[in-house]
Amino acid sequence: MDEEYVERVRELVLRIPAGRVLSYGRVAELLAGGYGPRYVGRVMSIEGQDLPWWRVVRADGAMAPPLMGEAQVHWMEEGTPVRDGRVLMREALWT
DNA sequence: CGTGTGACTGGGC
DNA sequence: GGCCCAGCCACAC
Repeated sequence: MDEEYVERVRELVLRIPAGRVLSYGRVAELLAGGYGPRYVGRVMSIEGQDLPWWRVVRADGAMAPPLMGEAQVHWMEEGTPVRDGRVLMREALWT
């Protein structure tokens, strides 16, 4: 793992306000570290346990299947706009 | 070295 | 809107 990149991912994720989200692809863009969405996903799965990982979702507003249950709870708690189990990206995407 | 595998995406239908 | 698919690329075997 590129530990320096991991740290940058962590810092950015911690800046996402409650109730808002960023897509894996957007995180990759903002960090411009030469890695793509899949790598961001890998980082989140390995080093994102102690982060508000539910604020980083797929471009279509959903999450990988195993995480949907937990994510739903957090989205509800934070008042994240959700419909049919998916975050409404038009409204929740953090600029 | 060759292959398979994703916390992914955008494009085509 | 949904489904499929190729492209993606670091990683583990």
